[in-house]
Amino acid sequence: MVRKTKEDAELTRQRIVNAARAVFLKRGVSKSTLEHIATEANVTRGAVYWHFENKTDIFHAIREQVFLPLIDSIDDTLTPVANSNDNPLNQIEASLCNTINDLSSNLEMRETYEIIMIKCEYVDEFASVLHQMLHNCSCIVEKLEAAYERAKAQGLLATPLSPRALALDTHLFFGGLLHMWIKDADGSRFRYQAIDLIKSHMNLRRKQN
Amino acid sequence: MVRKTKEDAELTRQRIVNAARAVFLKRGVSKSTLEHIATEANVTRGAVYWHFENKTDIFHAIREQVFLPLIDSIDDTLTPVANSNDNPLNQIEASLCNTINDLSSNLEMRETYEIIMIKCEYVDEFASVLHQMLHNCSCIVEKLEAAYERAKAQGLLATPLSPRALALDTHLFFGGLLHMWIKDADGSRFRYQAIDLIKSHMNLRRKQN
DNA sequence: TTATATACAAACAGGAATGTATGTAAATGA
DNA sequence: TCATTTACATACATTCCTGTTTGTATATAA
Repeated sequence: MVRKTKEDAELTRQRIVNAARAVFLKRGVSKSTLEHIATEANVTRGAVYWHFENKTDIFHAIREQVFLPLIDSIDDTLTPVANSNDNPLNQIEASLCNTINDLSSNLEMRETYEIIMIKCEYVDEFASVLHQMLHNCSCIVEKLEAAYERAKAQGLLATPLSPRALALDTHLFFGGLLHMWIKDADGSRFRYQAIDLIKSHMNLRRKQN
Repeated sequence: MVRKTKEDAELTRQRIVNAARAVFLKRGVSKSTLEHIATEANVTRGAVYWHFENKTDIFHAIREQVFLPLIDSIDDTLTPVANSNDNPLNQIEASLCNTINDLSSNLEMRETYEIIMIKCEYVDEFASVLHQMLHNCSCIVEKLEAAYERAKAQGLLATPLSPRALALDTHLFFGGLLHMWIKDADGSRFRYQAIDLIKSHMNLRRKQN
């Protein structure tokens, strides 16, 4: 059983990606070998080299499978709806909570995050990934700033701080939360209260009426 | 020139540690070889194996050299001074700013942080490091909570949020800031405004008088 | 002064991982 | 139907890293 149909081939490719995610998670990216991945996927290294150039290539495939949809999702929840009079602070809160809920319910996403955050060394070819992540951060901060700007215009803010400062504070808070959420694998420290932490964070800047 | 005096030996040991830091930073921990480290330190692998068991052992040496003093420093600035009537919110702010200033001025510390955050994969023997870091986090959160408790007692807080919630929010904010500070190697995005971000964060919870 | 332990250097042995080259049966297109 | 890709499996060559062992000149202690 050698030559497969196109659909079969695409299926093996996906099997390799899934196998790689499991192997990366277990052994870290650097110590993962193409042999490990091939074995986990029930193929030989030949198949892996057919579908991918090398390990880095597989890493990018894993990453894109999770991050491209994620960025879209964040964009969606934060983009102002033209004819909506919904509270922008609620939008921010919902966006953050959505991401946490996605992480909770989506194993693939959770594992990918874990690999990217604590199972990968950002050197050489991987350094570019860091730059991409920083760029994405800038975009998110801008969305947050715009939302806080709208909140300010609507008189919803309890603080004289600039929308920019609020956006950065929220972004850093959420970055820290994501890291802790991932590192707190047994869930005893941060995972269980993540949503509450987000709500507290947002309440801190809501004007009480 | 073989057998050295005890002082000479200690000096080579330190040279190896410094060399390892440089090599880890450049190539990531996993891809760093004892040969790389030995060459950088102008010794042979024989010397490295004499002073350390293996690569992990060197990693721990690097880590302890920076983290043990750091934890002490944080403890110092956050611990309540008995006869002091200093504003606890100022104490928190000073503690966070101190850490950032240390990072700015201390190359060794900065490089070590970078290695720990983005040049190391937390698998196998390194997984325990994560647990230690989580434990340290808990301790810091407790110190923060106590400080916010004092601030509340003194009526300094602008929010009805619990000291615990404030402590966690600050901790996550600062964790995120540290990550961004390190990743933002060229300093264009976060480094230059880190102190301002801390001040904004703290102002958000200061009662205006 | 001499025996011993120290602080390494140098040599050795072994496994492992990577990339490539080659083989091959079956799907696909003309 | 037949030539050509395709989708892999297998085999090969090479490089690299690790841990250990052995050798040795010299501090150091007795």
